[in-house]
Amino acid sequence: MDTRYILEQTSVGTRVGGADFNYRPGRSVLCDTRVPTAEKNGPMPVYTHGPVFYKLLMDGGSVSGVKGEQTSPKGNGRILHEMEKTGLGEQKDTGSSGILKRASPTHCPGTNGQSPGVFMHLDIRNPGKQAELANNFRAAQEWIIPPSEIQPLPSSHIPVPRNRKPSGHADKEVMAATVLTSLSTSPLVLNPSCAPPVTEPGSRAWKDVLSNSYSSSTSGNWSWDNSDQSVPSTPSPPLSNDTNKNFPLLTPGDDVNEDVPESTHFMFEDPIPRKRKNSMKVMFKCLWKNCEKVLSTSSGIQRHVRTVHLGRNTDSDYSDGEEDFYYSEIEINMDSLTEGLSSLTPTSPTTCGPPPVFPPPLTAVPHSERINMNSSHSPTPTLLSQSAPSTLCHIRTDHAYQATAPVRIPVGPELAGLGNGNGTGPGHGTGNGISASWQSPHVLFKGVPGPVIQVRTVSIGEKRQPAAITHSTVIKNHALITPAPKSAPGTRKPRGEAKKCRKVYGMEKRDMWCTACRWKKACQRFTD
DNA sequence: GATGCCGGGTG
DNA sequence: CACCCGGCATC
Repeated sequence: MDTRYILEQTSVGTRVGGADFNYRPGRSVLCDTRVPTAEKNGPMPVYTHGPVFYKLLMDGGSVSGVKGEQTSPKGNGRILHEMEKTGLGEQKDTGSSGILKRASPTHCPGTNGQSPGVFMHLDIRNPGKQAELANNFRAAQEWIIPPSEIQPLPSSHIPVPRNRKPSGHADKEVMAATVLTSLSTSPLVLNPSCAPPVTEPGSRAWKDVLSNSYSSSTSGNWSWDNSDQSVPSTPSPPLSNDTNKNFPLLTPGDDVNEDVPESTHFMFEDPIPRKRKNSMKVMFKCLWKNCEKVLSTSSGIQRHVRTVHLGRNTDSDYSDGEEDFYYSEIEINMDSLTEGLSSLTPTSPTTCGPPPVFPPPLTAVPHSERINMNSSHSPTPTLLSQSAPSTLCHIRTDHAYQATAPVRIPVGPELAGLGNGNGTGPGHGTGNGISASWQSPHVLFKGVPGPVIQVRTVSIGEKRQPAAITHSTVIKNHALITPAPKSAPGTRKPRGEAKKCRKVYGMEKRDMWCTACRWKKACQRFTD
């Protein structure tokens, strides 16, 4: 598999993008090199790390050297800016650096039925990465294009035709589009109360939105699932995965066999569905029973499920989507993992909204110390949720086998009595600990603000639960945490001495019974 | 077996 | 929440 192959196979117009921080010919740049098959067979690979690699492909499969404003004479196709003129692409956002960015994948020609191409437009604004980028880009150029064809670049990145001069107007357009997009999808706006306390909520929210939008593209390693194309109207800034650099347990690149079992012990959730800081890492957790495999890529987890649990052919890329049922998308706060693994709590006590339903652990946990289960409440679909027919509240409640591992929360002895209920029982409580276990089918998000325990199970094309069950779920969790001894011997209320309505009135005069007696409840008339 | 009532389902 | 009932413990 090499670029030539792609060039020959790809009949698309210009393509810019594809992130690969560890470019290995024949291996990575998965986006580009595997586009034809990836589109047919399955989700796009997830890019997690590394520098960004740019490549221009021309219609007809010829290579367009990156030559500034000129298209390659060999290329019989058009490059992106020309596509814009024709209205094919909506990738209008070209920053001052001339870098194409944030184009909606849903508008890629591949989804328009014109070609199997997939576009990923990256905006690399990070100056630190630019140099790296430039190097990688040049390297890529040398690899693809004969050096003789390489001309000095007006930009160290992707050269952009001069007729697309980076006007401030364009920037504003980009800005506006970004803001609008974020506003229309961002839970920060929809759920302002969940936003972190700021001195200037409004402006801060906007900044957040913007920084999110840009940082996500700045990371240069976002990805989106192939199935995402099923939702053409949700161009959402992808989650930034650049934090995986900080994640000691993970390694970038192909992580099919990447296993982070330990991390699953700290997977708790966050009501904030959207990554607000770059410490969040999207992970994919296998929900197969007794399998806590956590991978950083959807393709990896899908392959894991497909091969390990479903017994599918390892080599086959074919996927009927069944594996989507067996993993969930989670967000992990890298800070929490690195700061202190010893202290853990299902939810952060400092999250906005009411406190968690269960008593907070005695060990204080930093605000950031949590693992954010991506909120299904979020209208901003994460990578996989974009594939959902609706972007809202996709929660799986079936498939009990998807239960995540129970989590035991150690508490102090002073809390031990909580499990005894109201004293209706002999107090078979939970001893010195509160055992809290929740399962993904039960764990739902809570309504608007408030701590949320969420597991958004990633599923494609699956029926999902609307977002109504939240509260009861929390209550359910509470019940799980403080289980009342279920009708243990002696817990039943002893029969009263007084005659009840039944005895008094008899079956014939049942209408004279108290309602409780009628409903076979404890008699209310002749109480003991 | 009769009685009391808990737990759960239904509308 | 009212209504209803299965099922269990107790008498």
